[in-house]
Formats: sequence, C-alpha cells, structure tokens
Amino acid sequence: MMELTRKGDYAIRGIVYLAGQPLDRVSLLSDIAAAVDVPQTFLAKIFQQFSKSGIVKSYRGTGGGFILARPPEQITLLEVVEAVEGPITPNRCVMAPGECERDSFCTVHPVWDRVKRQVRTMLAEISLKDLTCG
Amino acid sequence: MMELTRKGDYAIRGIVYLAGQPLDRVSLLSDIAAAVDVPQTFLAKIFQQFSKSGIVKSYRGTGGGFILARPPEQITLLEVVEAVEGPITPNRCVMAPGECERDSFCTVHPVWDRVKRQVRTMLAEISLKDLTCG
DNA sequence: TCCTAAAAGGACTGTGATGGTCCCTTTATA
DNA sequence: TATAAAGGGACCATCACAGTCCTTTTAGGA
Repeated sequence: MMELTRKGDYAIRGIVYLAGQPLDRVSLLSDIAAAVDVPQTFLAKIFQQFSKSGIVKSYRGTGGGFILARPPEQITLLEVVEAVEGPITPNRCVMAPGECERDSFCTVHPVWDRVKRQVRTMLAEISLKDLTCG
Repeated sequence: MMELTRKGDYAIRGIVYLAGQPLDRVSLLSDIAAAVDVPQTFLAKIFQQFSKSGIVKSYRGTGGGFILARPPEQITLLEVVEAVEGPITPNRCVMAPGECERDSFCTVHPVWDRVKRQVRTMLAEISLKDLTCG
C-alpha cells in the first residue's frame, strides 16, 4: 500500500531537475524529459498540472518553457506530490466527514487521520531546496 | 496517494469484528461477512491470507470457522494491513537496496524511507484491542 | 504577415491491478 | 455417508495507470 505512482515519481524528478537549474533559466520540456528520463508527452501532462497548481510558470512559443513559480525553498514536497497525485488520504473515511457511513462508530478512523497528518507534515517539511544537491 | 484498497478496508472490518467476539468463539465466515457487510466470497480470500499470516486460526467442517490466533492486544494494525496489502512502500526506491538505479544519487530516497518507518510505527502501535469498543 | 517554436488540451489506447464470482476439493463432524 | 465448512484455482468485468497522438493556442522572429 501507499505506493507513489509512476506519475508522482516522474513529477518529483522533473521538478527537482528544474529546481537545480539556474532560477532565471527557462527550461524546455524536451530538455527536462531527456535529463530525467521520462517520456516527454507524459511529462507534459505533469507540468500542465504543476502550472495549474502554481508550482511552475510556463511560457509558450519560441523561447518558451518552464520555470519555478517560487524559489525552491518555498515549494514543498507535499505540494508537488499532491499537485499530481491528489490529496493524501490513506482511507476513504478520512476524506470528508460523512463520506463514510460507518463514520460514527468506526474506531479505525482516528488512526488513519493521524497517519494522514503525520505524512503530510513530514512531506511539508521538505522543500525543493533540500532535494537539490547544490 | 496512499489509499487503502477496498480489500484492506474489508480486512480490517472483518478482523475487528472477530476481535470483538468472545475469544473462544469460533465464528462462521458467513456471519462475519454479514455483520461487516462484505461479500462473503471476497472475505473468504482475505481470511485465507490472515490464516497464512498466522493472524487467525481456521477450522474446517461442521462447527468450523475462524478464531483469532492470538489475543487482540498482540495483533497490530500493521500486521493486519500488511497481511493483505503487502509491505508498506511509499516508493519503489524504498523496497530493496539496488532496486532503484537512481539509488545512489536520489535525494528523495531518505524522505520516503522516513515516511515508511513513521507510518509502520504508527500502525504497529495500534492493536486490535484498541479497535474494539469493549 | 507568415513561419516556426513551444506549451495546452482533448481523445484515444494498451496493460495490469482491483474487486469480485464460481466451482470444485479438502477436511471435519454428526 | 451426508453435510458443513474452509481452501484454492480459474475466471471475469471494470477502472486506474501510463502512455501516445493530434489539434489548438500562444508567442517570436524573419
């Protein structure tokens, strides 16, 4: 259980690469894809999600490409993961109150809630700066 | 990400129900399935896995059924979840050393390792006794 | 203004995991 | 020996995942 999908894996690779570039340098998708060894068309979808989430800024046309929307120390691993994988929810119960009819008498509920918060906290403590070698 | 499958959910329901029964009482699969509202044929598979993992003991034939293999305070939620879902591995990297070719230079690696250990610890701290109302 | 470079976005597809069902076998009891 | 139960194998439908492909939009440059 709890496995990151390939998409999430690719997403992290791509964004970490971008964070490792000079911050004012606009990177081509094709360059990123080649550098981190991910199919370009697939990575395109991922970066579209980043763009919508406000993690990267994109520029179209000649000389276009991607750039981090904020400095690396202000982007957390949690943000990156949730941008492409959706919210972290160990169990459907945890999602929204009332979503689970067993809600009121489900003793396992609070356990998943703790797990969820702990994991989110751990991921939120890591920034892209921590993940680049420089 | 990190979502428990339906199988894991059912597994927990079933085993918690069993832990809530008198400990010397052999429960029929059909009773358990009805009580926790899970298709009996599916729950059968789950309890077979429990049986192999040594979480429950099974008896065949007339008067047969299932019973916890150990007292509820000695069975952890971690055991139950891993019995049916397999090991908790947030990222393929974390599995075995060398499994990931990016291993040596993957800065994200240690993060997933921490997440994995934290989650396992939290689940290992909860026993079936904690999950039954009595 | 046209051509070209790039991202945006929609539609489509193969594959594998999930969530089951069905049926036969084995084991035990009465 | 009939019956009650779990064990186990085979099968199947659906859906998410992991991509591909093609068209559209946006922007620069000649």
